Amino acid sequence: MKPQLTRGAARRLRQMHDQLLTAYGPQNWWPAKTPFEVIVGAYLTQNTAWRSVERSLAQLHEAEVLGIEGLRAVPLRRLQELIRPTGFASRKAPALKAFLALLDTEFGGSLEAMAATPTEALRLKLLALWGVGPETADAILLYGLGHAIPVADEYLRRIAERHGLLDPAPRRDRLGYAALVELTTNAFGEDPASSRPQQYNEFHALTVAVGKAHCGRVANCTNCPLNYDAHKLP
DNA sequence: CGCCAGGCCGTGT
DNA sequence: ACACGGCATGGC
Repeated sequence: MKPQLTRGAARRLRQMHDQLLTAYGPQNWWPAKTPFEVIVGAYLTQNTAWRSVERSLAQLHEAEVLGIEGLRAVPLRRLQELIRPTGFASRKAPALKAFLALLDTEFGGSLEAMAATPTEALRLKLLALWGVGPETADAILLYGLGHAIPVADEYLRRIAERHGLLDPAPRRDRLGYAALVELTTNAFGEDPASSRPQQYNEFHALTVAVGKAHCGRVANCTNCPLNYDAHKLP
C-alpha cells in the first residue's frame, strides 16, 4: 500500500514549482561539464554536501581521472584517495568501478550507447548496480543521459511532508520514493510531453535550491518562497 | 563540540 | 514490509 497523496497535491506542487522559479530563476543544472562528470557527481553526492563533491571532482580532474578512460585506468586504492573529501570512499570507489564495468560489458564503453537504451530497462540495470539506489539512478538518467524521468530526494520528501502533500506518514523505502515520483509526474501531467525533461530538470534543481536554504533536517522557514506560514511543522 | 550533508546497503524483526 | 545502524569526511 503506497502512501496516499492528498487531494490537490499535484496542483499544489506545480504551484510550488512556479513560485520557486519566480524566486530563484532557472538553475541550469546539472553543475558539470560532461555527462560522465554528472554521473560521477551523482555517486559522490550521496549523503554528502555538494561543496565536498566539488573538492573530490577537482582532485579527480587534477589527476586526469575525470573521464571514462581515466577512471578505468586508475587503481581502486588511488581512486579512494582522490575521492576522500566526499567520504564513504570504501563504498563509492568500488561503486564507480562497477558502473564502468556495466558500461564496458554491455555498452562497449559508450555513454551514447547506454543512453540509447529504453528508459525502464536502463533504470533497472542501473538499480541493479551496487551503490545505486533510486535517486542516483534517476539523476544519472535525467541529468547524465537525457531521459525524461523525475528525480526525488530527501528535500522533496520533507517539503511534501511538511506541506501536507503526503498523507499520513511518508515511508522511507522505495514505495515512498515511488510516491514522490508519482506526485512529480502528476504535477507536470498537464504540460506537453516534449517539455517534460526540462520541467523535471528544473524542478529537481529548484527543490534542492530551496531545500538547502530552508528545508534541511532542521526547518528554516524564514523568508522561504513557499509560504511557510500556511503549513504546520511536525 | 554536536549536528548535518543532493543515499544506499546489510541485518534483524 | 519496515526500522535501524553503519558508512567517512568536512563545514558551520
